[in-house]
Amino acid sequence: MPCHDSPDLEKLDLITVLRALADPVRLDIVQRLYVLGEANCAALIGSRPKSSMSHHFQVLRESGILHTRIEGVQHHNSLRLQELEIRFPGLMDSILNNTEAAQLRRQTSS
Amino acid sequence: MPCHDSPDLEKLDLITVLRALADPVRLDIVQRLYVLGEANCAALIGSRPKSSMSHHFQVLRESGILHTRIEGVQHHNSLRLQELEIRFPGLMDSILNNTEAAQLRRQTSS
DNA sequence: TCTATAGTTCGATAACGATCGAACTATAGA
DNA sequence: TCTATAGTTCGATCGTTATCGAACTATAGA
Repeated sequence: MPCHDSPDLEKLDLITVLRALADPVRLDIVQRLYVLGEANCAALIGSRPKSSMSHHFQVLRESGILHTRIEGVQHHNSLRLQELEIRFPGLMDSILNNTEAAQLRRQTSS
Repeated sequence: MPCHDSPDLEKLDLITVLRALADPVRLDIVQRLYVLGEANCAALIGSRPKSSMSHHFQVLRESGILHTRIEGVQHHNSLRLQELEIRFPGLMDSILNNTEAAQLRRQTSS
C-alpha cells in the first residue's frame, strides 16, 4: 500500500507543528479530518486551486500531522492522532477542542 | 499601576495565539516566563537587540499570551495563564509541557 | 539638572510563506 | 490506446514578518 513518507515520531518538532497549525486553511483541513476520520484532498478543498491545497497538505505531512495513504488515483489523508499523542501529549486534543468549529459544536449541542 | 493594554478574553483568537507561539524566540520567552513567573525584558533577552525583543513582546501581548505591568522603568511580564485556560482550556498546559525545555526537565528529573 | 537605564518606535532590508496558473505524472476506466 | 481524474511540481508574485541600527521617551537616581 503506497503512501507519502511521514517523518518519524522522534523527529517531530513542536515549533514546526505549531506553525503548520497556525494557518486558517490548514487548521480547517485538520478540523475536518478530525470529524471525517479520513478523506481525500477533493473532500477537503473548498474552491481553492489544487496547487494551493497540495502545498498545505505537504506542510501538514512534513510536520507530521497527517498521513497520506495512496490508493490508485486518490490520496486518503488522516491525522496521526495516536502518534502525536505519544510525542506531544494533550496537544492535538487541546487544539482540536478549541477551534471555532469545536466551540460552535459545543454551543449548538447544549 | 500602569500597564500595556491586553486584549479581552473573548477577543483572543486561536490562530493568532498559535502563530505567536510558533516562533522559537517567542516560545523560549514563554517557556522562561512559565518557570520564572514574572520577569522584565532584560531577564528574557539573550544577546538580541532590544528592538527585536520589543517586537516579540508586542506580538505576545497583542495575541493575549502575556501581560505587561509597568513599574517605573521596568516592564514586568507574566503569562495570562488563568485567562488563557478559560478561553482555550488545556492549550497552554499542553504546549508548555511539550517544549524542549520541558522534555529536558523530565529527563533530568527522572 | 544631568545621566544612566529600560523599553518603544521608526525605517530599511531580507527571508519566508501563501497563492495561483500552467505544465507534468500517474492511475483508472472506456 | 485514449481520455478523464487526482494530485504534484515549477515558477512567479505578493504580502507578511523577523531582524537590526538609530533615534526617541520616560523614569529613577545622583
